[in-house]
Amino acid sequence: MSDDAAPPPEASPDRTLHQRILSDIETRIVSGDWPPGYRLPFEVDLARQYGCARMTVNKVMTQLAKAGLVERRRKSGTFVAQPRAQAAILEIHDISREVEQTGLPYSYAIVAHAQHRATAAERARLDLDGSARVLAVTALHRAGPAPFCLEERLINLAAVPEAAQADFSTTAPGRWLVERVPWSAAEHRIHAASADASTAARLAVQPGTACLVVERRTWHNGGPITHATFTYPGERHSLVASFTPAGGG
Amino acid sequence: MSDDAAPPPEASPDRTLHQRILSDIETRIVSGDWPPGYRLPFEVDLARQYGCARMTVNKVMTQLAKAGLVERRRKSGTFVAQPRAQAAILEIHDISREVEQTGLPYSYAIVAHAQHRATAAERARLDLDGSARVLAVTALHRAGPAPFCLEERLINLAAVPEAAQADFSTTAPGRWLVERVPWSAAEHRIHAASADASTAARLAVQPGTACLVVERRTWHNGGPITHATFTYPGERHSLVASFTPAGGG
DNA sequence: GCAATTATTATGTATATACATGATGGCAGA
DNA sequence: TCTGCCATCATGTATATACATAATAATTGC
Repeated sequence: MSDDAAPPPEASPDRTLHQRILSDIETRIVSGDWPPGYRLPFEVDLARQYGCARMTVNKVMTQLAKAGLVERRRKSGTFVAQPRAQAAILEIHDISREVEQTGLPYSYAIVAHAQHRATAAERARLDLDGSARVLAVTALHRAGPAPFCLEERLINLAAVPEAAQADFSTTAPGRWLVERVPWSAAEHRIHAASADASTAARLAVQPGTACLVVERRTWHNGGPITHATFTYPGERHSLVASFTPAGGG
Repeated sequence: MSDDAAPPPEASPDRTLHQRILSDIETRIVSGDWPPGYRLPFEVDLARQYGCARMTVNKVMTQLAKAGLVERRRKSGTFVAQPRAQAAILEIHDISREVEQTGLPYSYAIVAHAQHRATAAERARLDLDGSARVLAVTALHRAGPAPFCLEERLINLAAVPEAAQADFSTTAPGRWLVERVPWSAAEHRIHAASADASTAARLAVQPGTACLVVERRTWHNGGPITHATFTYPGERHSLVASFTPAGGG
């Protein structure tokens, strides 16, 4: 544990001072050089060591604290935080982009398209009460000739009335919505499920095949916008969530 | 679209100016009031409108840009970003905590525990080359009497030699590692799989049952530390990833 | 009329300064 | 000895200022 951390001998190549200090401290923490609970040097001391103003160090500390790497207490100082829940970042892409990354051509087709008053099950999925009208769209996304993903989407027509007139034969409902409707919060729920008969038929797999299911719910100012269920057949598909301490800075 | 955004009439209750400006702008963006591509007022103008220094506005913009809500171009100004990949945050907790949230008592048992030279498959899982020694541990986590999750873990003994002597009968290997070994990067891979005969037997489900599988790989300074496969039986389990624009600031 | 140069502009980084805030510790008084 | 007040210290927020940088606009030179 190098207590009196001197600024690295090498001159910085092209990074800003902020970045250099950030990655320095981050390195010392993730390397275990500064273990959880360790009190790091005071801001003024770090500033002197780096030959910079306290403000510069302060901004770095603010960022590290927001990333959860350190904990700050007034008068006491700044401490390396105890490792808690790992907050991994899960990048959720457009399906067409997902498909194109496999190298195969992307296509999709509408399987079903109807609007009606929401059933009890649909109200539960959309987090709605009362009797609102919804638009239900089922679409099959393909990678080359093979089914890639089945999308079952529910759109709250009270929140997005113009969806009733939308033409989803050329633009997928997901893309149509993201380009048009603002949203302020989203939640994704990921689980495994066995394909039932109709899902299996549409995805061209044996009934009972294990599928990865991603449910996405989107809100805007408290009101529900849409709920989509994406069913990926088989064991090929995987989501990737990665993690790096303070975001690279 | 309110072009000349005046500062809200109400006096701020208890929030800092930084927070107020941040949430103001965030609200205007997620509400669609300022649509993608819209150029927001210059920093100096916003500063005048809020009656503060440019630095204050600048810091807010830096944060919004890092969150991906705006895009900044020198000389041109700051623009509302096109919505791209949604980076949802997936909180990965300790399994004992996951179980305790269900209200059932947590317990676990070691099913297998062996150390040997890594096989080709194990080298692939751990991202190792050459012939390194590994520790293979299989543990069953239970919620009440029922199996909750099967953990199949591989530890790189070159990176963590003290794991060879560790007693995993009282502390689960995941907890043991997190308390002892620093790591600087992690990757999670999530997919669905049908339970094979031995997995099904251990999890007390029918063979072929759809399971959610989370693979976690951890590195430290470029070297692999551990690889763990968590198999959750059936359709009950789900991971939740949530998203809010700029983290509330 | 077109390319090269220069000026302007808005963001980007860093500084020095000021005062607020909230623990902590010590000191005084009963 | 215990309580309450106050000085101190380290972080927290904000300011005014300065100069760097990059992209656009204007102007010059040929």
